[in-house]
Amino acid sequence: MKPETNEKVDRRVQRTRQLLSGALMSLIVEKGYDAITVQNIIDRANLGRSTFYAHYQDKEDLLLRGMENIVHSLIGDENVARRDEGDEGDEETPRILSAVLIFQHAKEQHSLHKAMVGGRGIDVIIKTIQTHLSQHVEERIQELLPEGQTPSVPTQITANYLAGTMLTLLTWWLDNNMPYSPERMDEIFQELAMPGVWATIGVTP
Amino acid sequence: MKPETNEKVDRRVQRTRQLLSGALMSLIVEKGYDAITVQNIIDRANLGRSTFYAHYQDKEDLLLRGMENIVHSLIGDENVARRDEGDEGDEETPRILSAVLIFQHAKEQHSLHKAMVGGRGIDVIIKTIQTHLSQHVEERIQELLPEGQTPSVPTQITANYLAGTMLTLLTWWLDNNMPYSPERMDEIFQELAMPGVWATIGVTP
Amino acid sequence: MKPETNEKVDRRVQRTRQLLSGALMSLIVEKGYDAITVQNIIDRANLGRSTFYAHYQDKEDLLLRGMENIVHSLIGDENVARRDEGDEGDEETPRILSAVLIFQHAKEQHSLHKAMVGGRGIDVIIKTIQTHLSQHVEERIQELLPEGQTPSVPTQITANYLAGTMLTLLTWWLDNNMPYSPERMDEIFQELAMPGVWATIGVTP
Amino acid sequence: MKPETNEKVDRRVQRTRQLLSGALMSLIVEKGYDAITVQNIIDRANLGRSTFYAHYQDKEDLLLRGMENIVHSLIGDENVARRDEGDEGDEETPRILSAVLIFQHAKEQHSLHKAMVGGRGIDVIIKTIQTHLSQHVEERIQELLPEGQTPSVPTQITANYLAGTMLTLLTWWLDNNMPYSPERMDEIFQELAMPGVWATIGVTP
DNA sequence: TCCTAAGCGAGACGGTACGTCTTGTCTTCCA
DNA sequence: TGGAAGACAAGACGTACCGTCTCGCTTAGGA
Repeated sequence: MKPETNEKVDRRVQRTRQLLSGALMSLIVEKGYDAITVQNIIDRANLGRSTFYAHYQDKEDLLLRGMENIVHSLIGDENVARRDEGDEGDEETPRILSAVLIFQHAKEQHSLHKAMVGGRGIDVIIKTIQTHLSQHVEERIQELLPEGQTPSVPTQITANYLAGTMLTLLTWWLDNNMPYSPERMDEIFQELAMPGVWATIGVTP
Repeated sequence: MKPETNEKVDRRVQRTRQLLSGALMSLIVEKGYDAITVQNIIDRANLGRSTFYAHYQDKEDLLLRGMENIVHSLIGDENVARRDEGDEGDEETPRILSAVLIFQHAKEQHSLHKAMVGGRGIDVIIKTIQTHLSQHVEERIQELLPEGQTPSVPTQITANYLAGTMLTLLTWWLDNNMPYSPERMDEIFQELAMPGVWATIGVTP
Repeated sequence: MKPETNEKVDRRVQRTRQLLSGALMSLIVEKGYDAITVQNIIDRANLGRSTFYAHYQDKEDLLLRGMENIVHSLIGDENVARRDEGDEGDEETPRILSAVLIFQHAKEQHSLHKAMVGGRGIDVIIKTIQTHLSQHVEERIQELLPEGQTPSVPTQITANYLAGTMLTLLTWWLDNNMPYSPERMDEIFQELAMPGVWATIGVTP
Repeated sequence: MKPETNEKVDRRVQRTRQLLSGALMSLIVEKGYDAITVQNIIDRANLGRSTFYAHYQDKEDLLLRGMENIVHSLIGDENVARRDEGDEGDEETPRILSAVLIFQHAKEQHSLHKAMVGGRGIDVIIKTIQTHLSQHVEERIQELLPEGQTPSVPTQITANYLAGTMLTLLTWWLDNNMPYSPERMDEIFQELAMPGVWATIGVTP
């Protein structure tokens, strides 16, 4: 098979996957993940049953693979925990995890986020985000930790704790129809969750 | 119908429900909630299909109703957030949420707990515990709050945050095969989660 | 137990059976035999489930036992094939089976009859009537048969044929909303069915 | 969808239906229609439950649709009421309904027929045959009826009567283990049932 | 008068079949 | 060859009845 041949094919495959993924997403917003059947998805995508199974193992597979983009765009390095690049010299408040961007993202697509993490959300998604977020946070902590110092609480636990708190607040916020601004939520997050962290890692912000 | 009349019948009904609930619990440990069918349950309980549906709407109904006991025994007033009764006088550290009993309970029945909150646990259960725990914590905070004072973060959020942290730690602990003692976990919980709380409600422990 | 002892009890039993039988009959007219459940019957009769099974084996048992009266009243000797007693001397037309009384009876209680023999009637009932009627007719033929004569068709077949024809006509008549009078139906019956019979038994009416 | 496209598929569907129909027929002979469950049928046919319901509404639907062939082969024009083709010229006995072929057919597959019309047969089947047979007979009578003549008994009744008699005799014959030859049964049928018919339509055979 | 047996209501229970639903596999045809 | 169409096996679902059963209440003689 000539490589050029596969180009077109690949493009077609891409399109099919997009159709399936898009169909799933719109259905999730409409009726919730659990209520969706494979039949629903392929009807919406105008594809055949076998086509679905040619690309994905099952509904969850489609979700997770389609999710990767979103998860990355949500917690990817370019989004989270970035001290504002423009932040000049005296950045008196180092940030381990900046919640504001996450809350903003959630606000923009709140129906999708609500379906996924709010109420009886999709636990696979939550677990995934939790894992990624936790790893990210752990790295950040390691960076901040003064050379040779051992925190009073294992870093892994702290990271888990921060990621968990993040998601707990996000879930509550979406379930209660976003009663505060993303900025305010970030403040709350810093106020509640961080003092304990600074204490355990022996760093004063 | 006079209540005394149904005594024997009630006892029979009780027994049937216990059988069903017990069957479900043992099956959860064995193969996980999702993989269980109603048929599995009634086979294990040695009951008829219609009997199941005479008592419960579906598998989830059975789970939740059977859960109530456990949830209550787990977060009921007699278990949680009780300053040790013997701890008279100098109780210099007021407790909003004592994690130690929860971790102990989890350790005793760790296979059941792991199946329910660890890994890809049963989200309904987690949500339920989260809700109950959160309510409980909110009440405790109200008690501790100095007269006429408004905390810098809404009490509801704080309560939610604490309950969420509790479950995050519990989940991590079970997933990692309980590497620390319940007492140590309680310490960690207090150390990480509480400083932010004391600050926001303006109380120094 | 002395028989007198059970008098009152028997009366109670009688009443119970009447209630059940009556409930069944009214339900048959309303929704047809097949659609009736035991629960329907005992609800209608205001009795308990166990009471039903204390008296009858099942729905069909109740039907058949309750039927005996009706079948007897329908094809019993006092009704069928009786040359009118008042019929004076010159009874030039001997009757093997007079359909008129049957049709009259059916007309009087046509909703019940229709439910039982019309449309998709109750085949048990039809078979029962067929059997009784056939036996009755066979006896009548034997009476009419001249001494020592053998009919060209076995009597049993002829009897069966007449009973079957009777029921065929009755069914058609009820299914078509009784378009002719019972007397006319009797005429038709005699005209269609009897010539063959007279010929085979070698009797001229 | 173009018809040619589905050729192979149609063949598969055909095969499936045949399997189901065959399974039903063999089960009817073995244990009687009423005792058969859908599960029995699909087990016998080695098919899945949903496959059954994809093709037929329920057990009765399968029976009736599978019946159509048999009913047609039984009372179809090529079988019934055909004067023997070789019977040229002096066909002095016109036939409205020739029972001999029906009895022959029944004899060949007597276990199936017995299960279906004998004893407590399948009433749906009997009703169906009765209806088809009756229609067929009515047409034949119309053909034989001299121009402009009105029979003394409505044709519909006569047709019903003949079809009913046919089935009555068939039932009796099967219930009594076919004590006479099909030819003899035909004779009896003609002898008992036809004289009345000739008289009412004013035709002498 | 008390006792005992029976009829009875209530309804839990085990069991079985139903018709529906979804899943994942497979086969066939089309472009 | 990828995709459309859809038949198919498998098996869980929740519902509906069945016939059995256990349990107390009531009632009407006989002790």
